[in-house]
Amino acid sequence: MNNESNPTNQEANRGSKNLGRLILQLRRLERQPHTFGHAGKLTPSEIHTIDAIGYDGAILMSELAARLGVTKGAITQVVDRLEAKSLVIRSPHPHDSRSSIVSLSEDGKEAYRAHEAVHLEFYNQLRSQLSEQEIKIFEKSIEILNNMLSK
Amino acid sequence: MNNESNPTNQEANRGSKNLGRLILQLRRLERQPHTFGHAGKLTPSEIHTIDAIGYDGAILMSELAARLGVTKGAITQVVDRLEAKSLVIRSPHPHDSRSSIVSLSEDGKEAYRAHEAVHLEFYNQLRSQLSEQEIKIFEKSIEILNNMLSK
DNA sequence: TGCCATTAGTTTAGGATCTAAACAATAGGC
DNA sequence: GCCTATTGTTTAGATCCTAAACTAATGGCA
Repeated sequence: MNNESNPTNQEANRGSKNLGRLILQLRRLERQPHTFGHAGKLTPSEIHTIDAIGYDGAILMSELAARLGVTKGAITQVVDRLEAKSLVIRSPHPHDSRSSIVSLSEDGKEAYRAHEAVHLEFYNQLRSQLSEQEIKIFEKSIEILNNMLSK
Repeated sequence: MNNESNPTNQEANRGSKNLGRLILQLRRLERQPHTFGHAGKLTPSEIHTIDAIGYDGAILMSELAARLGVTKGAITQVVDRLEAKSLVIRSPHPHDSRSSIVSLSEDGKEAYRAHEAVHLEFYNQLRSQLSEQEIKIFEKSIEILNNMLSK
């Protein structure tokens, strides 16, 4: 049986292609540095790390690695860079001298806020083009995708 | 006015966060090589390039660069690698000796098919968890996102 | 108490990916 | 024929990541 002759398969094909195009766009976006606050240009890794630490966060290096899905070595390197830019602070763990706790400096918090604002604005721009009900369905789809990809 | 006290903002915030999580997952996925057909492991760039050439495609290097949103130099490098793996073929342009035309070899076509099948299977898995109508809305959302990002 | 496996984080070498800029060669209008 | 634009390549360097070897501290347990 020819795969393209089935109308349901045709539809799946088109949808799959559109999803592919979206991934390409995100790839392009995720390549270039952007300015957030007056912290200067931040690379994608840097801003993702700031985001993962969180505004009020105090997180271990290893937790950060798990959250971002990279090795501890990768975290050491990006946190080194962020510390050199005075965006994050490494503090000693009170009860375990092997650990260090990472948190945002004031400038880091400003970058966090600015990045969050960009995301929110983007998301609101999407929402403005959908009805109440459509947004709910979109969010449900995103959650399904998240579940599918987390396995 | 506090941004978090508004229920509409709260909802946008949660949705925006979920979208952020999806981007993180895609980032992780887009980092590691995968096997398609018996072409051996292909890096993300390699498979994206094969995808952009297309199954029956004959495309100029510069068109490929435009389609993938990278510089011509980047394309030269990845096509060099794909040619060394015998997955693509460079042919001279009949009327313009500056240009070269890139197309898929038989092994390249096999990798293309295998990759396409993975995408389709993934998309069908998503579709199986949504109603007919929900899929339509999801696809509409993806198209809106594509439009927003292409600017 | 002292041993030792586990855990936290760092270092290093190297691979993948990309860009910017300089470059060579051809094309095509005037 | 000249000159500018275009095609593709080369090269150096930045970013981002991994794997593996390493240091140091923890904590269970004999």
